[in-house]
Amino acid sequence: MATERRATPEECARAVLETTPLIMQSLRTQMRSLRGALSVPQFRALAFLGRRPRSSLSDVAQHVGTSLPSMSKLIDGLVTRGMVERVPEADDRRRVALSLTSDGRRLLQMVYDATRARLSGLFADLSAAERAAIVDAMKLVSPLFSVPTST
Amino acid sequence: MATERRATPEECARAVLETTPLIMQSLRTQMRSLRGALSVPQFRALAFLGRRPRSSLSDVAQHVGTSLPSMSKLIDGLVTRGMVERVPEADDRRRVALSLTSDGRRLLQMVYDATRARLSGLFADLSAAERAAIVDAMKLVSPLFSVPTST
DNA sequence: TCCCTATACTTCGCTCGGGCAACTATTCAC
DNA sequence: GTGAATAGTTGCCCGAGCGAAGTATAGGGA
Repeated sequence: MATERRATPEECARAVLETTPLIMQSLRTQMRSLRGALSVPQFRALAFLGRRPRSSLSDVAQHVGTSLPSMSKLIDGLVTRGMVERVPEADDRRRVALSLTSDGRRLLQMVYDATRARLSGLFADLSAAERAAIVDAMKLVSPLFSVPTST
Repeated sequence: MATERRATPEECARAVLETTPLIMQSLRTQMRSLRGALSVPQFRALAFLGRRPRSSLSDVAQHVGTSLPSMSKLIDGLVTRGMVERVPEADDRRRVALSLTSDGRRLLQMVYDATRARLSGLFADLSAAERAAIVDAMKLVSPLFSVPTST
């Protein structure tokens, strides 16, 4: 595979530009189809809160890559569904600490498992080496698109 | 890079599940920020019509991966903006042939160039071999998520 | 102390994306 | 020619997303 092939930035951009939306569409419909459906941004917000409980709204918004108002409303929905808790912080009462409820943790796990299972099914047709190539590529790409994630 | 590393379907799924939304977010904001902004689905519809003029609504919807009503409304917007033409077909008057207008072609080209340029900038930091690895990975992944594209 | 700015979020108004259900128009099959 | 299938559109609803404006709290001078 890597017999010193080369690719220009443009080729690379073209490949990513064509493929990424394809994958996203699949992820979106997959997550929608589950009972207890989640949108992709909702899933990402839950996943972030799973990793970093007591995050501020700003942190979540920055990580997911949306504006503050958008994230505020997204969290509204999750709070209404009982998946997320808003807890005002004592030392700085402007801030709100967001955390998953136990229902939220369960839902996240369920959607994560189901989605991963379905994707795994697709990747099962590839060889282990091909899958490794994909994992490696993702590891190359990720940092290019990650938000600084200060803190 | 490919010294016979291996990866399970689950690892692969996990990598794709984490990375893809990250890229999409970037693509979306990029396309939104241009004058003559496009959403990603709008862009994909235009790109498809650029490759296959006189397509039916169903074909576009299937390719982009949305329902018929969604695509109908998306096309509405593009028609209103003068980027796409609806031409009823003579032999089967239920069908509508969709094509780009010259404005549509220009807009598509502009957005495509701008987006590719921006992505290229990101990928410029990688080595040519790394970029080739990404291109290869995309070629592996694409067919797994592509819609049959009958016809 | 009082005021003034900055920060953290929320609310408002709006547009687009997306799906389901129901409808119209046309074609096809018998 | 009537009934079923096909191609699209419309209505209704919800969620995503932004900018602008509003609220509440914190911090920094004079």
